[in-house]
Parts: sequence; structure tokens; C-alpha cells
Amino acid sequence: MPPISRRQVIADDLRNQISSGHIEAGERLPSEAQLASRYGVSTPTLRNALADLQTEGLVEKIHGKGNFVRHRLRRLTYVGGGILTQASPTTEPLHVTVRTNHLRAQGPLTDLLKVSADSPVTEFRCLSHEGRSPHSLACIYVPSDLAPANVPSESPWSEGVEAHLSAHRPPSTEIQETLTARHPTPEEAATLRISSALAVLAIKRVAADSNGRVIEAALLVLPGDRADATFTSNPTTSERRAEG
Amino acid sequence: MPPISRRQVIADDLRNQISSGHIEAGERLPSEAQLASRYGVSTPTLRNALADLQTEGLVEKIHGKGNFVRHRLRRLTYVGGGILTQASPTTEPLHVTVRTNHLRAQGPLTDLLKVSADSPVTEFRCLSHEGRSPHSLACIYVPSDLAPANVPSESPWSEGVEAHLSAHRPPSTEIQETLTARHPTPEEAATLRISSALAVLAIKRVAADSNGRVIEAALLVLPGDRADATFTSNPTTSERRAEG
DNA sequence: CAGTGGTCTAGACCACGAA
DNA sequence: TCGTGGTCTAGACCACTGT
Repeated sequence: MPPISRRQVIADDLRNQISSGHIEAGERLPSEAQLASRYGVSTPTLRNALADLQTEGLVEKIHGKGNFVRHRLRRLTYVGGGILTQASPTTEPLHVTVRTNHLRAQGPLTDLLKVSADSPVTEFRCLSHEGRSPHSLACIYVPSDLAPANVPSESPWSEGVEAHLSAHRPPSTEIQETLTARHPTPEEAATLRISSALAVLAIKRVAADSNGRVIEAALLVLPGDRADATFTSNPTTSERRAEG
Repeated sequence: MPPISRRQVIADDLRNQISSGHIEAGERLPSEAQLASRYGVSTPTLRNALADLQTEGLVEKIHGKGNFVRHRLRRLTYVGGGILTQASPTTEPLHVTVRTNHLRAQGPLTDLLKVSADSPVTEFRCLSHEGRSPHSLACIYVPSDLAPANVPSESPWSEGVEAHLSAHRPPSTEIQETLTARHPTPEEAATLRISSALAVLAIKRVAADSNGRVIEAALLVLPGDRADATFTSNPTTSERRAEG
């Protein structure tokens, strides 16, 4: 029904060439001018076709260098409660770099952590990589008096801040997670090197102790082409976990 | 840092005119040709600016008619476990239309419901509206022998199929929900009348009884500009619920 | 039919990256 | 410097919607 436009024909053709391996991951595509003349279209039309591929996360465009076929990134599953696991446990864990900042609560942060303004907060900015490609992004806020001391600045994912923090959590912690589908902010798009048209799963996780004090708040950004999230409502699940 | 492009300037200007009320919801924008000459740009440039507004869900484009300012749709929160509530309970509930189909399990459906091929399945296609605008989309599959009988084909949300089904659910039901951020399929974009660039939150919910039999599987599509989802991990939450 | 958006062209000129 | 992508123009022609 939709009158197939040339951009779609071209996008389909390139998609096929990529997924069939005729063009390999990491490889550069011919220049846009070359592709345009090869397909017999004008440059804007060709660029529209490429835009579709970028939106799908198949191609990364680098100004002045060219269009590159992306390495297919591993698909992660965020498991409700805060542990990020990968689809196949056999593969290598992601590599995470952490930047620790000490700051004072302001604006939205005070709401998030339910602390008074200017109270000291420790921020962990976590960026996970798969190989050379940034994978996903997490920003964890903790009231400074609760912040763990020895947080490594680089580590594989399984030993990262997430694990560190969840291990230090008291047992009766209530975790509330709010998920949104949106587009990345320009900053997020830049650090993750994704198209700003790609859908991302944004997760806001707030952990509070039994007194209602917020122990930890995290903002995660998981690009939709490489992550999803799963939650299991447990009427009796806590007892049934042992079975698996 | 980003060299402000004309499309952004125009998009910003229109955004302001819309949010400040200079152009009202439901109103038609001037034609693209008029806008182009008013801003002193060519038609493609103007269309790019409009494309941004469509992606944000601010503007709906109708071929042959024009560009229309959308009514801001209510923001819903999907609550883990399967009850959809609206942000402010004071407002009118959404209006839901349901189409009931009887079909036989095939392909992915057999996996989803864990039934054998060709076994009878009842499908409820639910489309919720706010006023004249489609809001969100749900598709619920139930093995036919478990399907409730008297499902109304139109109803306000609170009395809809969701409530109907969750009320009929046995107490010890395990619900697993998987969430993804993605773009709508062309069909979804058409029925919801959203830009195919808008991010949507796709939820797959599978409910199983204590024997592991799948009682219900649902695929929800919640456009990111009008819905999010929240989950509460309950170490002791089930007992603490009464407090609220 | 007139008016609208949908797609495309064949260039122009600017900005970035590598050498 | 040269080759790359980024943005934009000033049209053309087609398709859809209403009268």
C-alpha cells in the first residue's frame, strides 16, 4: 500500500548487503556521492536512505570520515531490581568505566534522593563498552554518607558499581523503577554514539530503606537496539526462585 | 556547540507558538508553502522542521489537509502487574474499543502462549481513545477455553478487558513483563496516528498459573510521549501495600 | 477543480578529518 | 589541501482531500 520510495529501496538494498555480509561490520561504505551516482539518485535522497539505517542503529555516520557499518552490539536484559545481565552468560562481560563525582544536591536531584538542598551527594557516571563501542549509560546517585569507598574506576560489568551497591544494600529495601521510551538527549546520543532518532529505554530506579530514606537513585539509558528490561511480579516468586 | 540549523530555529519558533497557545490544539498550521515563505526557507527545510515536531508528537500531518496541532494527550502510567492507571484519577477514563477475534495459534503465538499449533486462541484487540485521538494499543491473547464470555466491545478503561481479565485471574499467578523501547511498526503508527519516528514502550506481559500454564499473553504499545511504566520490587511490599 | 502534503532533483556552499 | 559529510535552495512532478 505504501508507494515504495527510492529511499526505501536503497535502504533495503544496503540492509541486505550488510546483513548478508557483503559489507562487513566496521567497514566503511562508499562515499555518499558514489552511492548516489551508483543508485542514480540525488544526494539528499541517498542521505535519507542512510538516515533510516542510522535510526535502526545499523550505520554510524562520522563527519568528514564516512558511513560505517556498526558492529552488532550484544543485547542485554535489565532485570527488575537492578541487576543487569547479558543474554548469553558465556560471552565476555562488558567493560565499564566509572567517573566518581562529589557534588551537592540541587534541583531535580533533591527530589530524586529526597534530601535537602546542598546536601553532599556522590555521583557515579558509568559508561559500559563492548569493544570500542559505547554500549549503555548509567548515572547513580548516592547520599555521600552512604557511598561505598573503594569503587574501581574501570571494571568488567559483573564487578561494577551496580553489583557493588546492590551488595551493600540492606535486605529490606524497596526498589521502585520507572521506565520510559524516549529519544536520547544530544549529550546521550554523543556519548553513546547513536542516532538521536534511536529509541532508548530510560529507567529511573529509586531504592529506599524500610524507613523510606532513599539509599540510591539511578538513571539508566539503554538504547533500544541492544537492551530490554524484564520484571517478574512475584505473588510467591521469592520462594519459587530457588527452583531455577 | 551544535551550529544551530534553520530547521531548529523554525522548529523552536513553532514549538513556542504552540506551547504558548498562539496556535491552539486542533488548529491547522498555515500551509507548508506559506510557512516556507514566511520563514524565508525552501520547502524541504521547512518540512524538516515540521518533521521534528512530528517526532515529538506535537504536530500531526494529514496528507492533502495540512499540519495540525495535536491535543496533548494524557500521560498514563502502566503499573507492573497489569493494571493501567491514569496520572490523575479525577479525569475521565479513556474510552476503549475492543475487537474480539477467534483464531488458531501459529508461529510466534504458539511460543508466546506455550500452546500447540492450531489450538484455538481468542484475541482481544484493544484501542483506547482520548476524545477523538487514539491513545494506546493492546493486544491480548488467551487460550479460548479460558477466555471470558461477556467482553464488552466498548467501555471506559476502568471496566475494560484488562480489568475483566485480571479479575478472573487465579490468585497465584506469576506475571512476567518484558519492556522494550522501539519505533512503532507502520501498522501501529497508522492506527495510533503517530509518527513512525516516535519512540514507543512495548510491553510483553505473560501470565502463568502455578502449573506454568500460560493464562494470558498481552502485547502493549504505549507511545513514549504519553505513557511510562512503573514497577515496585517487593521484598516485603505485599504486606506493606495496605499502608498507602 | 484547487489546495494540500510527498518525493525527488541537481546543484551550491559550509564544516570536519586526515594528510 | 582534498575528500568526506551537513545544510540548504528553488524548483519539478505526483498523490491525496475537499468542493
